[in-house]
Amino acid sequence: MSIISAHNKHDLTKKQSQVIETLAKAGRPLGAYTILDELRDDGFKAPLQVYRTLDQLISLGFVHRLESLNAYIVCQMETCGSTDNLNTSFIICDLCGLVQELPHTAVESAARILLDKLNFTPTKSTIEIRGLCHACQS
Amino acid sequence: MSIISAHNKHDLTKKQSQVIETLAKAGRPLGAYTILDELRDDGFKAPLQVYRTLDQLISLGFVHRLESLNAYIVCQMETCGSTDNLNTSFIICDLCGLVQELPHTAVESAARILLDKLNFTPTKSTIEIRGLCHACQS
DNA sequence: ATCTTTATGTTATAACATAACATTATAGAA
DNA sequence: TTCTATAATGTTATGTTATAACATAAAGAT
Repeated sequence: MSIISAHNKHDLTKKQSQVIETLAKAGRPLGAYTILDELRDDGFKAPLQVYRTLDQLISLGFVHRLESLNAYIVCQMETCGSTDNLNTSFIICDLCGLVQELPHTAVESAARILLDKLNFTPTKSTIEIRGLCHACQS
Repeated sequence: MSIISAHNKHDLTKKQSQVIETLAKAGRPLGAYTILDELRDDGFKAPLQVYRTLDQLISLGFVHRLESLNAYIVCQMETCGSTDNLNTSFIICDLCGLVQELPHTAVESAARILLDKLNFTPTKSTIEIRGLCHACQS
């Protein structure tokens, strides 16, 4: 698979398309076993098939894992499919379940100052901010 | 339990002391089942006893959960025991396992600007930066 | 003392993830 | 084309993390 195709949704395998479509249709984070249930009649028979496909989609930059939820969600950014998106930031509403991916430039640059001081080379950063979204604050 | 005692390690229950001592002795994050194994001969018989004690210690601000590791670590900050430490930031070395808690003021203030824009009220933020620590970069 | 509430104990099970090995597909060399 | 090596996928079993549900005991109020 070329670098170009790796950034192109059209070159996804059937399983990859199935998983990403399931996630996109849900519009919210799904657990691996939920995805498996959705796709049991369409060729998925074991958890590992889902986990492997998710890993591939994560590597391709189309899907992110939410560590604090043990769940997976489609990338919401313009740059979706970029393989250097090792930094993901989310706000997660604990009431309605809304998950919104954040442009992380500001937060990231603040973090970088700290990391430089500590001589720490980041490979993947996870920022998950739980709370109440605008709509749920009433 | 008064507000003062909640901030004072001396008022921990026996189980709380046992768990926090186990974590402190380890000097690294431990999973709940590892803690259980350590304390099996000292009154802990089931996972739930560990999870409940961990939850208490987390509420008291003495222990943090590392979401990306499914593991727990003692608070490393001066303000350890503060019950308003809902924001935790860590660097985690993927090679040697070092975990260092960060003062998160800079990162947090950057995040706050974004959150204000989005009208999102954070209740708990998780920042976990994986990578290579100073010692492991050679 | 009795009742109520809260905490803790205990068993069972749910939810999440990977090890280990078999099979199939794919790409390159002869 | 056929062989071989490598990588990808299928499948079974199991490991790991976490909680539900209910029983028992402890602490406080009247």
